[in-house]
Amino acid sequence: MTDQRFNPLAADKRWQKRWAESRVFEADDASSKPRSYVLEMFPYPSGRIHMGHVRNYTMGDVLARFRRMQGFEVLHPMGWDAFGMPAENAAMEKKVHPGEWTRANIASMRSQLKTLGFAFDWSRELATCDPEYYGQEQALFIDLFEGGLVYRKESAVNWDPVDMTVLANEQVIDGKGWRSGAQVEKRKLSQWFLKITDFAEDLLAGLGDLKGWPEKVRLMQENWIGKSQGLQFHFPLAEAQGDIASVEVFSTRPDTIFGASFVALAADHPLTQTLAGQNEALAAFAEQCKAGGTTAAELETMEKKGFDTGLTVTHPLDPDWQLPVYVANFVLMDYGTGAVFGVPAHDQRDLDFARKYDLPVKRVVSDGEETAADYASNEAYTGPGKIVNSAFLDGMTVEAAQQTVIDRAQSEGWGKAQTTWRLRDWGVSRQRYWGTPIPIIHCDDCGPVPVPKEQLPVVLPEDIDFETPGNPLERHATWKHIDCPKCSKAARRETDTLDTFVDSSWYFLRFASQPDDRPFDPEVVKQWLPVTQYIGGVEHAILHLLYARFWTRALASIGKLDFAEPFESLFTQGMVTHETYKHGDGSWLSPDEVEKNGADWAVISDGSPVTTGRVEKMSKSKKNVVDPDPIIEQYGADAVRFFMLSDSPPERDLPWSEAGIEGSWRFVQRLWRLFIAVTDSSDEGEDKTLRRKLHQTVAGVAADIEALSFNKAVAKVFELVNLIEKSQPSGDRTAAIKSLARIVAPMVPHIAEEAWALFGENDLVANASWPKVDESLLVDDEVTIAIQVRGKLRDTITVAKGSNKEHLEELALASEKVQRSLDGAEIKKVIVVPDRLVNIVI
RNA sequence: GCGGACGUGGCGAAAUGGUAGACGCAGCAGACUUAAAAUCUGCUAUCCGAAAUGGGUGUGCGGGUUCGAGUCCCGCCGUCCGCACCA
Repeated sequence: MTDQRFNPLAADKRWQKRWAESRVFEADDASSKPRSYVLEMFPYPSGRIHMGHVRNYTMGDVLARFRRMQGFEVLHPMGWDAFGMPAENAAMEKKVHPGEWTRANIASMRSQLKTLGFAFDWSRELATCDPEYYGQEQALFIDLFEGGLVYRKESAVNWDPVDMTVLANEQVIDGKGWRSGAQVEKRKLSQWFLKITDFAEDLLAGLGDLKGWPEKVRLMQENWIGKSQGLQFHFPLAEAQGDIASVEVFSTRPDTIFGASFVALAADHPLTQTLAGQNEALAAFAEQCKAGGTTAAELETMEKKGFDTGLTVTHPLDPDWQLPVYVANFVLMDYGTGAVFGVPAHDQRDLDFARKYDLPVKRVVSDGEETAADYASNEAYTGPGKIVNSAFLDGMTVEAAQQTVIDRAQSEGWGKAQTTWRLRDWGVSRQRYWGTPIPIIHCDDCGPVPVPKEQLPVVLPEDIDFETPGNPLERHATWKHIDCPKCSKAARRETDTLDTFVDSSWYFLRFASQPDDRPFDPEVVKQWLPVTQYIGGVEHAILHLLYARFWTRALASIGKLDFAEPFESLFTQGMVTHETYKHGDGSWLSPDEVEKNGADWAVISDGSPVTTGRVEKMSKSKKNVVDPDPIIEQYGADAVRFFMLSDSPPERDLPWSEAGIEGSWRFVQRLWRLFIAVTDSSDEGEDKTLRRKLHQTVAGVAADIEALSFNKAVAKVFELVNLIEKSQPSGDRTAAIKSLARIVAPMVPHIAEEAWALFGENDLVANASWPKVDESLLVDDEVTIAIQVRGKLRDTITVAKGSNKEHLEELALASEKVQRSLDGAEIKKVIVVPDRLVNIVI
């Protein structure tokens, strides 16, 4: 006798074991089937999986299982983005080695993921902290180095002057170091860069072909790359300073050149440094500009400060016009030429600066009304218009004036048209231990020399200490000392490690192919790549995805790959959120510390009142985190998976709720009641309505899963289940229930396997094919048509599908309700949309 | 500051420019039960109305295009995400 209740505790484990033993989800490189590579962004092994992971991997799993049922050879791997700062923090706080901590986390997260029954090919599992992985990454880095795509230059980092260490942006809180509390400074270090800007044009152009990517991500990347065309030109200095005779600037608005009122230099501009040598006040100001961190948000919101150097430059179009030269804290040496000219009337930042230092503000673009040179507003005008107060440019449009100025600059030889990019080269040096060692040896005579490939991997030393802040590799007694591979003299290893974004820029290649002796086999990679569907958080929309696109192109450019785009389709999922709870004293409370008391919430322990706050992203600080483990244990993997797919569209946030998971649990039990009833149910008799609904559901759910609209797929499953429950026993009903097991198999695979076995099938439902659709059953033969009068619904009629316009108009006008509504008014027009509606215009 | 998105019942939402609110949650009423749970049946945007297979209103706010707008366009407001060393 079959259990009346589905027991996930036993069933989940049983089927997970069966799947593992039969190795059904291991991808076959030699398969002759069409390929599908389904990939979710691999997790950072923080210690425990969270609901966001559960949601992400459930979505990918549904697609992977569905594609298998549709006859694809599916690659659906899992691994660990295992390098990064949290491991070093743990080392400092808990006195545990970062590697040990990371590996323990991986072990526990792996077993957590396994309880959810994901169809992963675990045979391909990798962790980026394995020497087998990062050693191959070092080989790729050397390839890029030899391909001329790697170089070294000075770049600013956040420096904590007390701890004497480099800080990540995340470690800078309100401009202060998170541990020391000291005011953070910018400090220049010599660092390794990858030439992503060489690919700027190509990365931009490639976006156009990424049809499977969300429009918003493509737009964000486009803006990030930030192609702008403008004029690069020089302002001659009234008096040359040493060997510097002019200031080179770049502007995207050369049309406003007659509105210029000052030139501003970066604090670390060569001219600033020359002048600071003779001017103590300026030197002090330049020093002051080092205060603060390096983030864009910080730089752009800080108070704009300047220092008048006393120098002047000559306007290129008017030899009698002298402009003052300032040093300003908002001008960055890293962007453009490290110097700008300010046009206060048409740039907000310049306007703020001009008002502060009492500089002229001259209107040169008219908004269509005001044309006077005098500009009174404190809001810059950045819109389109006609040029005014600008000599030979007057009356031109902004675009025409830009071209005119560029042409003139080029013919007169003081400037040239220039394309610049917002995108900067990728700085990959990190002054940290827990990352991939950069495989370079510094030799006094030979310069930077790559580690010979046969000496790879350059392995991280195990004996390190985190007692002192800073990079343990730098302090290690012996590790960095090595002889130069070229000249054999004493030399030093590079002690910086690679940005973890490098690790995640090629893991999808290593999943596809992982030979021992090289990063990947291009022939095998070619079978799987590009990734058919990539799924992950929208927070990766720019950096990770752009870096991965770059890395793929870079490898292609040196002949290691023969495709440019790694991800054919991309889906960015929403976050899992939860209501927040606050105690009277202002402290946050976790969901398991509170209970609902009538309409109000109270603390369980002492009954004191609780205010409920906004529904927001689960975070430790707000304490609104729900740990998946106990939930899976209580309700089973299928209920949790089903909840993750229900209700909220996958790209939007999903509010976690106890009631929601209860509902999913009840649904799983509803399915079970249908499944167990099949064994003693009828094979006789027809039910055309149900059969039609079944086929519509099979087709509809398939389309929804394909589009990753899981919430819609779930709604269609509900409709089918509702109808089956209401239907009388029949052959069609029995068939519908049997098909239902396959329809829900990608979503709730454990109960589906259980049902499949119950139906007497010997093979796994994981190996079953998706039900066939009878196309003729997809269309109804009757349709309900709306009848509107002046766009307002007045009646509905049911007619045969495909009824002609004249007939529909006749029926509409015959309607009593329509006549009442018309009330004898004159009919001007009748709009008839067949199978849809009739609209009577009066 | 810059860039991007989102905004529909009590809640999550659905809706090729064509009947707004499918489906789920919560709630209410009822059935079953000694009782509870589970399950089943019905109702559930809002206002007017005793009710109606009555009518009005309604998709953040203000305009516009259209026979017809949640959907398209313009301008606001609000919320969230990203900003290059968090992953």
